[in-house]
Amino acid sequence: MDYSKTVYLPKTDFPMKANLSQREPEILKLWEKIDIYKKMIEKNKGKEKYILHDGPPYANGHIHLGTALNKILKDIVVKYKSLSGFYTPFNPGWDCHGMPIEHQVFKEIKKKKNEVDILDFRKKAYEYAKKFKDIQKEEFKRLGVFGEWESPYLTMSPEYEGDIIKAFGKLYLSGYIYQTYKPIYWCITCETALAEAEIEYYEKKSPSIFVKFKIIDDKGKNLGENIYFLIWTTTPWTLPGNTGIALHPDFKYIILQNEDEKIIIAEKRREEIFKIIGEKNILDEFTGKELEGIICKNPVVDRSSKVILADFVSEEEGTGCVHIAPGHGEEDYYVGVKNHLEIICPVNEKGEFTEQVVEFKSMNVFKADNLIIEKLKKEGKILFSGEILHSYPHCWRCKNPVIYRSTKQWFLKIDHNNLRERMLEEIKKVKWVPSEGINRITSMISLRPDWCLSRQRLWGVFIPIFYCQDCGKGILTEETLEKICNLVREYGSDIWIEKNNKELLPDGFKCPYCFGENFRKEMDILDVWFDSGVSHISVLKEENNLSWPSDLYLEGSDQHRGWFQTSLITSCGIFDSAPYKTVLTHGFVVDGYGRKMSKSLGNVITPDEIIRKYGAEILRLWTIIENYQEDVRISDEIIKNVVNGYRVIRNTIRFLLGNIYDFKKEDMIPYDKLFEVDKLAIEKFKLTKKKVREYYENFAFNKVFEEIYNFCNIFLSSFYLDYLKDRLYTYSKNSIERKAAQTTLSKILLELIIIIAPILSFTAEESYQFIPFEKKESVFLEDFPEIEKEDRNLIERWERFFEIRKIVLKKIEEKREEKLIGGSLEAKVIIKCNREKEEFLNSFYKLNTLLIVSEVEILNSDDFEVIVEKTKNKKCQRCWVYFPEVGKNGEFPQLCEKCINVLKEDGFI
RNA sequence: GGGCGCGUAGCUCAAGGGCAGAGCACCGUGCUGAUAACGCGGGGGCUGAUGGUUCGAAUCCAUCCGCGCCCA
Repeated sequence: MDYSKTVYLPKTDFPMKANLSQREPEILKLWEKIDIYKKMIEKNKGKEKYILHDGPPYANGHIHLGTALNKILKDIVVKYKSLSGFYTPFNPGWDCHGMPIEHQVFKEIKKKKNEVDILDFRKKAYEYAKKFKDIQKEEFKRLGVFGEWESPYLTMSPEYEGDIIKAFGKLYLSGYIYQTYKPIYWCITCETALAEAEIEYYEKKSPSIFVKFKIIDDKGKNLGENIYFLIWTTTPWTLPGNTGIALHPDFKYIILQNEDEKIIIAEKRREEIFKIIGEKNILDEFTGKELEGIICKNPVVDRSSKVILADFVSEEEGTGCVHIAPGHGEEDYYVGVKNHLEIICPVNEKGEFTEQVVEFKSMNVFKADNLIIEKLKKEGKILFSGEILHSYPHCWRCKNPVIYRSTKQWFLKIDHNNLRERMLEEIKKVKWVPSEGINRITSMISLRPDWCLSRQRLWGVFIPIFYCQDCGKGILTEETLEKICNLVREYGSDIWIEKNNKELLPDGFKCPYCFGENFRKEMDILDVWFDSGVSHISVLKEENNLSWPSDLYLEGSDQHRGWFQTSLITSCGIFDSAPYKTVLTHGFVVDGYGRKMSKSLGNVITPDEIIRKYGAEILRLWTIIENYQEDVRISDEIIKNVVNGYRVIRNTIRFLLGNIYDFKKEDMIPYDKLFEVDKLAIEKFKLTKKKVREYYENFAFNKVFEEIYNFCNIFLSSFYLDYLKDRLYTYSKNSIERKAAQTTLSKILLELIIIIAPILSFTAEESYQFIPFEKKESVFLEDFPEIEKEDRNLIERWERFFEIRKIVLKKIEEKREEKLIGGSLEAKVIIKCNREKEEFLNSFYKLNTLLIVSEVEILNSDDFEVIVEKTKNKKCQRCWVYFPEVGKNGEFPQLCEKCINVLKEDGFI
């Protein structure tokens, strides 16, 4: 008789091979069919809410590993919270306006900003954003991410645009918004402002001149007559805009005697200057701080130039005295504002000097360079002039050198109404994960300048301000705001272009300052960061079943500067408190060597590649196996590791499923009647569940997996399941041995599937569907297992057993190496030990089966020793255990007594 | 150049002044009733580098190197 037909081997259709790339789409179909997201949410309707507010990815291009990582982490949180009983609606969104899309559309239509019809262009931009929103939506769904995919929020939807305008209006009316000059990159060929992304750096030949600024008021320092600060510049045309000279407060400055005049430079620059003018006598020295406030004369135009202090002044080049033209440079601008210098920009949009520079009026600034140098030379105000080859910003479109030019811009004042201090207070109330995040955001908020809100672009929401043609003032009132908001909510922000002033303004509107009736619309749009910065206002509303503030923002750590900050500004400005209770950040995806992914390095891996080759589940697991709070590496080797981890879990589940194929809820054995080792499994699993829950709560998802993995691998696979095979396979079908084992396995299986579901969503669902007993429609309608107190005493008692087991295993391995035995069932274990230990060992039921050996003999001895021999018993052909009685039964000489009884009981014989 | 962070075995991560540890991979081996599975055993480290504090440093301090994010 073939006894293998009489043992109860595992039986399940749940395949060992995952074949995820094919199987996942089927599971997605199932989820779609049963509308699982909606059911998962509905299950907890009315219970406490947990709102994760989705930071909108930019609707441009396909998702990359970073976006995938971000959404997967969010999905894990949402699913965990939902399984834990919270009402967790997740409303994803997209950031739709802004430069990159505008850039792409210009590329596609091969036109420049001033060559297009605005409305027509905006339509194209809309379509572009919509297209990629739809693409990304499908890509996110493919990752197994649950959410309200059919009604996401879009920053370009009319309702959202209306909210943007309303938020801007509220801030304006509260006094946060003002207008002033600010330098920006400007292309004089294309006559347009350029964003950082539109700048390309090339080598350019520029003049290099050392210019003397005569002191006209030394503020009582008695420096003497005919004394000059020497500055160095490569842009002579910015000299008419000069209003200051910056010195480093701590550097040493010296006064040199140069023929009949005196020159001030930094001491460290002495050698370099001597190379030009020869060695000179040093008359005196000062620190930069001591020279602050001195007034010089601008060498080109009739204006004064004030000596100020700045930390950015370098001793590495130039003279240590830095020419400051606040209208022509960003650094110059900030230091100029700080020191109350006049911000002058005597250059028009064509790059020509205005009438502010009479002498060079209407002349191109680059052409004026030489004339300015000539003039300075003629007047003896230049010490040296030459040329220099350096990296200089150029326009991405026309490839010409760009200039810095100041234009009027709208700003949000960070210090209005103590906004900065209020934000810093709010930051302290927020939980930052990891905790270092608080330092980062704090220092950024402490130092950040006012927010420049205006952009001279086409694809965005227009700043809802009118200018009075009579008095020139900017106008925004409660009434104008309300009318525009309503119009935009209904028709979208195109309305600003489509309708004339009369239609956009309330009936009979007059300028509140001068009662004028002629107006001009502001044509600048809002910074795209303002769009997303008000998402908490537009999205977290009762009508969307959401609530404000959110429980969690979860984004890459770069958002400390971006969205976390812009959201905080609008939120504190309007509601006086933060829009989030917790902020979780993750690192960036880098390659196996820790380098960022870039086309030029050729190390880019896409989510699609991983999904096609391994499945989205592997991507999900990769996300959390790595410590996402730091940079997250990905490489073939790492993915191989992830796949390995996945297989272990999948196989454990398969084994569990296979061994409960004939188990029904009514077969359940009460806890008290279980074998002690079964209780151990349950108690150990309680501990695992407790830790897993704690790890989920702390967003330590890699530890969640590690804990589950170790439970499956180190406890279940290595010990419990291996041991249980005998009970499951060889005992009578309905014996207490089998049913107790199945009771334990069923409980562990179901809960195991639930606790991995937030991470391994596909596999959890797939295996859940194979559970043979009564269950719900989907694993996501289950509840996260309750935490129960584990039986410490039981677990500790068994720890001692495992210590002895380890020694036994080692001894068995030694005998195996000696080729004395093969399988452990061939072994007889003799344990020599004292009375106490003997008693302890004897307290374990069927000790030999727990060690998976055929015989255990315990002998009394003062010394502890484990001896392994080959058993002299004969092997039962059914259960493979070696028993002394095998061969003694005339009818069944190949079997042990137990197996003969089982065969009878179960009707095989 | 500045701010924040990271660097421990081939890989993923522990240990946070007191013997550098786990899982995977690798090697060896057993089983053939989890079989592209499972069990058992083993080797593997100048803790990025240098210097300092200390009886003692992966751990604290300084400098440097490499990498990432943000800014200039």
